[in-house]
Amino acid sequence: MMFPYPSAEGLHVGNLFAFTGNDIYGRFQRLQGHTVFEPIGFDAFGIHSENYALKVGEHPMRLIPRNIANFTRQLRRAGLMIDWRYTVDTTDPRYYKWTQWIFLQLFKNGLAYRKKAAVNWCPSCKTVLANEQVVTGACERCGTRVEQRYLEQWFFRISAYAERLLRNLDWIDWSESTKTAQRNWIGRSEGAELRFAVAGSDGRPHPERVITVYTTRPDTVFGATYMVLAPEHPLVDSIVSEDQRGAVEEYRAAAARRDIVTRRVARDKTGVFTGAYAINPATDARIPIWIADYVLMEYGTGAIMAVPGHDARDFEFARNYGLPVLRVVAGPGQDAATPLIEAYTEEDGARLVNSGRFDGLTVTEAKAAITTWLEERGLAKPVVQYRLHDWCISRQRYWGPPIPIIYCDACGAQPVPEQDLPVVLPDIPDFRPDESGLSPLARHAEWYKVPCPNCGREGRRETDVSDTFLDSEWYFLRYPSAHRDDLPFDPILTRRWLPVSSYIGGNEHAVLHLMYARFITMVLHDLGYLHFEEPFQRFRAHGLIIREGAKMSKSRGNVVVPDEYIERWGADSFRTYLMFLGPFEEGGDFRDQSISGVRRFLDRLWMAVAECHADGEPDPGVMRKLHRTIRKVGEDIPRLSYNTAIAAMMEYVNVVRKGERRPHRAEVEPLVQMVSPFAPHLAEELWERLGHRQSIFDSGWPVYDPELAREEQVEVAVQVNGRLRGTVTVDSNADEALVLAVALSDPNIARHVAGTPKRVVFVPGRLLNVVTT
RNA sequence: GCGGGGGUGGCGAAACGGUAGACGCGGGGGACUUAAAAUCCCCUCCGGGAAACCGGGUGCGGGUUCGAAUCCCGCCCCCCGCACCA
Repeated sequence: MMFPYPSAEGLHVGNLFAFTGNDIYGRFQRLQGHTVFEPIGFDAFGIHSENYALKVGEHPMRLIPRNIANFTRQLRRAGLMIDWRYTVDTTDPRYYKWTQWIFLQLFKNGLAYRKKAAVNWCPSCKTVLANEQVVTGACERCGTRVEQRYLEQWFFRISAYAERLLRNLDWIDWSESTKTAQRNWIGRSEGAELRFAVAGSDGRPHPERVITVYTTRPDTVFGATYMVLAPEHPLVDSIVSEDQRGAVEEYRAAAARRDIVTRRVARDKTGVFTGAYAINPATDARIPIWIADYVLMEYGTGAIMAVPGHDARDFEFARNYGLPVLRVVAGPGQDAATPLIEAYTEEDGARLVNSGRFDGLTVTEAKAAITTWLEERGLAKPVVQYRLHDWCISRQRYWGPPIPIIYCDACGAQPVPEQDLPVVLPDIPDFRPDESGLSPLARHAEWYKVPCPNCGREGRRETDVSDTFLDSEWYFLRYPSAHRDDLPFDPILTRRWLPVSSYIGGNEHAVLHLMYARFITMVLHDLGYLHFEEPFQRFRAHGLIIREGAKMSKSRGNVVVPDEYIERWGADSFRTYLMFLGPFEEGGDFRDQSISGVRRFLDRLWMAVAECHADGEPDPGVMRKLHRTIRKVGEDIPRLSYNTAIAAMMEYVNVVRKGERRPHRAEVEPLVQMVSPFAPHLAEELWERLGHRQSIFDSGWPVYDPELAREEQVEVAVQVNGRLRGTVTVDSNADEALVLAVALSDPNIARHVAGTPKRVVFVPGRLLNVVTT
């Protein structure tokens, strides 16, 4: 189970939906004879908790234990098969000691580094946000518009793992939608870096000044009629002409002020000419160099060759500024002279034109040919780019594990020696962030002033804490070893229990949590700590629960509070209803009225057991239905098709207790076992009442007899020319001739057949189609 | 704009290319009861018909097939991500 963030509001029904789904799977596996370890923990550090603490004016160190106690109480009521001896709490120094240890492992292996970077700054939360925490230019938490600031930050080099993170997606057993989201996030693209010389004052190539661009369309280089640099590009200063300097400075200042919101909303392409020119390496033409904020410093090289004929953005920009548009690719029915009224970006079926000796090549051929041609002259090299950027883990906040680094004027950034871990987060009364852009810890010299571990002279602790995501990227590794203070994870226990065999969670974590967890696991694997490199063998994303057709939210006041429902209906009814309201992987609509149906089902089950007898033999027809039900439920649960499994059991209980019928004990016992993963309390009680001494969860899963599960008599649909004209009931292994004979003896069917059948389609046990036309 | 998931009765939803609507909610009728609740039984896609049956029906328009909710092509709408990524 993805461990929850213990909010002050208490357990959310969405949490319980996910947990119950995984619990059923776990209990089912246990009934199948497997040893199942179902742990849970609390993801209690981070900005959620801290902001809430600030709002209510209570220190998180006091607040969080209360929330955890409340969550624990709620989780216990939900009847989850959790081993409470092995919980983790990310805010416990015995836990974050190892979070800091992981940071040190990355640091020592060159995977954690510091750089000054433009970061998203939320003026309300007064902190840096990860790109992922910026939702359409606004802070994910408070909705405030995000600004840019430049700060020294710690980064994890996840980009070094891009290719592996992508490749492994081909074999891990995850929801396809999640894999796709990760592929898109990694954003691999193949292209080339091309070198454009800047033209000197004499118009000839400048001997040193070169602009490198990244492009996925090297085939269009003959159509590059201008270049664009990102406003922040370092080369701008050295190439800008005197008469354009003023305009360029003005534009750059405006771009720097411009936050992400306006940059995104105002999609109109603006820019300014630098007064400088570059040489197109393919045509030797002199082309103007512009700066524009539609080119991003963060991607590629921060510079592009603009091909307005074949790129929509370049086209729009060229039109705005009257720059030349040249066709170098022609699609079917087009030629070199076909005018361009918009950018032609299709690649399939298109061929090159206006490209010298490359004319006539397909786009694919030309990409390779032109890259090679330029490469021979040292002007190009093939490059693979990723959108995945390094993970910024620094947070200028209080409520997180301090980053275990000590700065020394003489020795630089020094890791805290492992034996000195944990670096304990001090209990300071004023944990409010301020405008300084520094963590509240930076106000506490008594905490940060420490000797340099290397030279012993005065040093200063890193006062930033790490991203709460880091806490949650390894917690599953900690569970089996949660009782060990001398190791992050015991090798024997790790080998026994990990990787996680079944992981279930929301798709909102499809990229962040699941990507970072894979990265951390790969790193620990490479460092020899783990025997596997993928943390979750199987991952399934569960669906979203809505309420009476609308999204649940506090402002709407339609949030389902699990306590109230458990109080009224019981945990088992609540669990079973959550699983019944829709397909687990799609979610569904929580309707108060509908719980009663599930409750009635469980009541009928109760009555069936209460009234059952052991006289004589069970009813053969009921037993056949039972074996079919065992088969169906046993097939549905591993597929997480819980709603149909429950429907099958409802159907069966309706057969068993049809009317006032008193069922035979043999008819109900396996049903109790089948229900137990869904309604564990009830099932355990009924099992005891049936005279068993052991827990029902040690009783094993009922086994169906394939012979009994087979239907003796089946109803076969009879179609004439594809239209249903009746049904016939025959022995389940009846052949085509027999079914046809029986069918034709039905007057209504015979009436429709009229002439001689031209053809007969027969699906044994299901359908007969007589074709006469 | 790109990616993912959807669109089926009054509602939540079922349906290896093979009887569309299982199961459940709601609704209608009945049994039990002095009565109500609870429980149990029957009915419940639409139109025609006394019935047997007949016709229509899975967002829209085409196609493939003996047969399409399901596969293919072209649209429309909803939800969730991502978003100037060169």
